[in-house]
Amino acid sequence: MGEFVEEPIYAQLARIGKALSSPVRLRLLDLLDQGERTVEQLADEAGVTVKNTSAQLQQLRAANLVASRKDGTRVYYRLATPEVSTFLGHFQDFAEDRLADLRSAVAAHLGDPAEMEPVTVEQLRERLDDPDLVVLDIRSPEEYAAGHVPGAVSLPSGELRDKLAELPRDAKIVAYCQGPYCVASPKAVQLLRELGYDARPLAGGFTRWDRVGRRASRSR
Amino acid sequence: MGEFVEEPIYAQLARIGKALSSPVRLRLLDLLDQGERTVEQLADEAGVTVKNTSAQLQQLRAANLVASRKDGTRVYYRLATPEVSTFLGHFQDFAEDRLADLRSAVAAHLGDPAEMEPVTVEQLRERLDDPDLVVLDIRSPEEYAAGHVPGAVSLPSGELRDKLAELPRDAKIVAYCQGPYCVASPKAVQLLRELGYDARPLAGGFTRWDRVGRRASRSR
DNA sequence: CGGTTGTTCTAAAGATCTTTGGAATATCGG
DNA sequence: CCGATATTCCAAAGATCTTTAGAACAACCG
Repeated sequence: MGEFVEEPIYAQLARIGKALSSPVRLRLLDLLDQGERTVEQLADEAGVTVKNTSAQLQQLRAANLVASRKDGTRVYYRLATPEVSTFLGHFQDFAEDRLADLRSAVAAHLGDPAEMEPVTVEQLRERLDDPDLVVLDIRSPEEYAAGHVPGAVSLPSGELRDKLAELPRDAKIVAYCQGPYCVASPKAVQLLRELGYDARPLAGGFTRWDRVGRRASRSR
Repeated sequence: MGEFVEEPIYAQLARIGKALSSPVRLRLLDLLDQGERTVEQLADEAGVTVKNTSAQLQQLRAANLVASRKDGTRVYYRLATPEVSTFLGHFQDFAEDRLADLRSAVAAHLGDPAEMEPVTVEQLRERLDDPDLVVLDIRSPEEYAAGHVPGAVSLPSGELRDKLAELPRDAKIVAYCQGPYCVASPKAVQLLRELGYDARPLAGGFTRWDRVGRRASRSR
């Protein structure tokens, strides 16, 4: 440990950057942000092999982002300090911000996204038990299975047209996909509106829902 | 542009992480954080070829971190938005925080770093024109050439013992190296103290000096 | 217009990172 | 102590990224 303490500064920064440069590691960090897990649990939830998970965790440990404790035959990993969690929030917010620029280019094809009157996470929460409200999850069944807004109906974008008939005419629809820059839900909203439905997208997508939810449950 | 808007979320985050995973790109971002530059200037200051600089800039542009404008035959690059600058600050602070953990392990070999009574950047500034003060730059000549504390004497760690004779016995010495987790300056301070000098390290090293200085000049 | 300069594009070589298979380690339960 | 389980270590194959060389572009200058 510590052999690289004398490295040039940018190499040291790059070490942290590298840790954040792999989708698998980011997934693992996100899971660990939700709480301590064993290697096997992480592998399972992230959808990669145990060996690979272990290898990636070694890298995260080398960057000092995670820590572990051993209990019997299992090893439990967690984020090294609360600062890591805070930074991950900054990082994700920043990534969203950067990608939002790209999204605005996409939005030009769809018209102004503000015209869709997106519903905020807070607004959705308050209306969650309104019986006329239908929440559509426009993501893959896998993503849905991994976590979704309570009461949401899974409806992968490819199946939207087929399953339209099942929607009550007078339903108030809120559709979401993964992130704020995902275009599946705005597209769905556009289609639904053309067909006369009262449909709106969820601002920030599932990512924001999830983040807001986690913050709330942590501060309790 | 925008073909990857439907990519899985972690791949999108990884795109930003990748941009931060190369020492060259981090150097370029840091230079751009100081102001607009042409490709050639950047190549020069970062110490890499123009072609490579251009290639790396394309990647930074793909991650939406930098923007450019063309003026005659030159292309001027800059950070895409102020948010990028803010985030780079977070990123560097976070990296320091993480690497400080490693440093504390190193510090165990050197004794408690707090015992060395590090001088803060602010304190050093105020004392900069004290004639009894000697500021030692314990980095490579190249790093010194790229920028140093005004009035500092370049003294690479290998030459410390040889050049000791040149130091006035009653000098008040402040030594610094690159970052807060660099151990060259604490080592030098330890040696100097053993020899009876009044020596202290600079808290945060040159990195912090530089960052504080840039913030100040920007807010003016 | 033709030469020059600054930059980018394309392709390929070199370097690094990711992932996997097989063996090793450590702990628990019998 | 032996077998089973969870994880890590090691080494190699596969994938990706970085860097360079050479050609192409584009804007200026004479």
